[in-house]
Parts: sequence; structure tokens; C-alpha cells
Amino acid sequence: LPPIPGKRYFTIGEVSDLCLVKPHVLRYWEQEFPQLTPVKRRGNRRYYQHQDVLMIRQIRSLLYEQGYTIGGARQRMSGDTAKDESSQTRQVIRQMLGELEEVLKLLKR
Amino acid sequence: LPPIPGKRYFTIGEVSDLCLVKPHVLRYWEQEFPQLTPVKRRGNRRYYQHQDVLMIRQIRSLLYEQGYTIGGARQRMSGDTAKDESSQTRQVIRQMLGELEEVLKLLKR
DNA sequence: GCAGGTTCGAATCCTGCCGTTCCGACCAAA
DNA sequence: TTTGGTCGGAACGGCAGGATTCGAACCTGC
Repeated sequence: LPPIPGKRYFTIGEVSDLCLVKPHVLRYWEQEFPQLTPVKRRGNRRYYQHQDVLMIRQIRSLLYEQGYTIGGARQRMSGDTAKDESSQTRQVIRQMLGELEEVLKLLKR
Repeated sequence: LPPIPGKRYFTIGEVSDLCLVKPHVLRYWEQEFPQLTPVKRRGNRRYYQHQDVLMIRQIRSLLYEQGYTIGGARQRMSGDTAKDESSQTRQVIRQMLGELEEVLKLLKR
């Protein structure tokens, strides 16, 4: 992906080129991701700022590279990123605890 | 999700109850995830082992909770076997489970 | 050894996610 | 004022992700 020029606002066409995402897809994503809110002016035209472009690239990565659904990407974007990497391990451990308690019940008879 | 009983093999129906995933979905996932390979015997019947059940629960988590597509889940499953630094932890856990199952067998006599 | 439930693969069907296309109207720079 | 980008809304489409159905094979308890 090309570097982002140092200007204040980008049109939807420019963002499309910068992120390799078609304009109509950008408009669609705007419906799906509440946190994606470009400035609108003069006949509802979108003016994207630097942070918006970065966010779109992140969404793009989640959807096209990491293989999330839109729902998953939205959930991932809106907050709890931190719990992710150890959740699998934690799940295994929780599972083990359950089984050990089963063993304990058996032992107590 | 209920704890996994300490038996060697599970039928597809049992796994379905243990993981809350319908049998036909389990068969479908088997096409989509190469690493999911239950033992087959006697008229192509599937016999799932402990590790298979855990893997199915992991897939289930990726698809239903974390919001991955099947492609994304597959990529994630095949990727982190190699890179995941906690695979050692998981190895230890798996070994412990094996030993506990031995204990359980002894206790049941 | 039989009845009833379970499982088999393959084929077909279905739903909804994720865009895609079309539209007439509007806008902005040259 | 022309030319090309942009607007929202509605209709449309492909396909991932199952769901259902089928007859036959299989297993388990009695």
C-alpha cells in the first residue's frame, strides 16, 4: 500500500486508491462500522482525514488478510483486543479445571 | 460447554453434544479443515479422540465467538501451531491430561 | 437376532453476508 | 459549461456456510 500523503483531507476516490478498496465498498463499510465517520460537507461529500485512512487500512487487513467476517472485525475494532491472544490457552486451562473437578467428585465417593 | 468425559473415543453424536455443533456441520468442517481428521473404522464411522474434541471447540470459538470466516479460521489454525509460543504449555497440558486419564482408568476398576 | 436409533456420503436446497450495479442528481475544478 | 468525480437508495448477484433429505449400512440393548 502506498504511503499516505501529508494533506489534511482526502476524497473517497483518493482513499480508494490509497487503500485499494472501491468507493462503493467504503460507503458500505461506513454503514457497518460505526467508528468510521469521515467529515461530511457540501452536499454530503466525504472528506477523510489521516486517521480515517489508517482505520480503513486496519479494517481491510482484518477482512482481507486475517480472515474476519465484518461482524468479527467490528467486534475486534470496538475495544477488547487484549483478551485475544491468551484466550485459547485460558480456555484449555478452564476446561482442565472442569475435568479435575470431575475427578475430585469421583475420588470423594 | 460440558467437560469432556475421560474416554478414548467419541461418536459424532457425542461430539455434537459436547461442542454444540450439529453432526452435519462436523462433517462439513472436516472438508474445510485438513487438520481435523478423526479416526475412521468399520464402515467409515468417525471416532473422535480428546484432541479432536478440543480442536473442534477451538474452531467453534474462532467461527462463532471471535468472528472469523472459515478461511480465516483455517489459516489461524494452521499458522499458530508453528508460531505459537505457548504450544509448549499446551504440550504439557496435553501430557498431563493423558496421565490423568490413566489415573481415572485405575480409579474406575 | 431383531428393533430402533445412529451414522454414512452425496446430492440438493437455502439463507444471508458482502458486496455490485444501476440510477438520476449533485458538485468541483478547468 | 463541460468533464469527471461523488451522492444515496434500491435492486441485484455470487457464494460461503451450512441445512435437509435420501437409502443404505451400522451398532446397541434386549
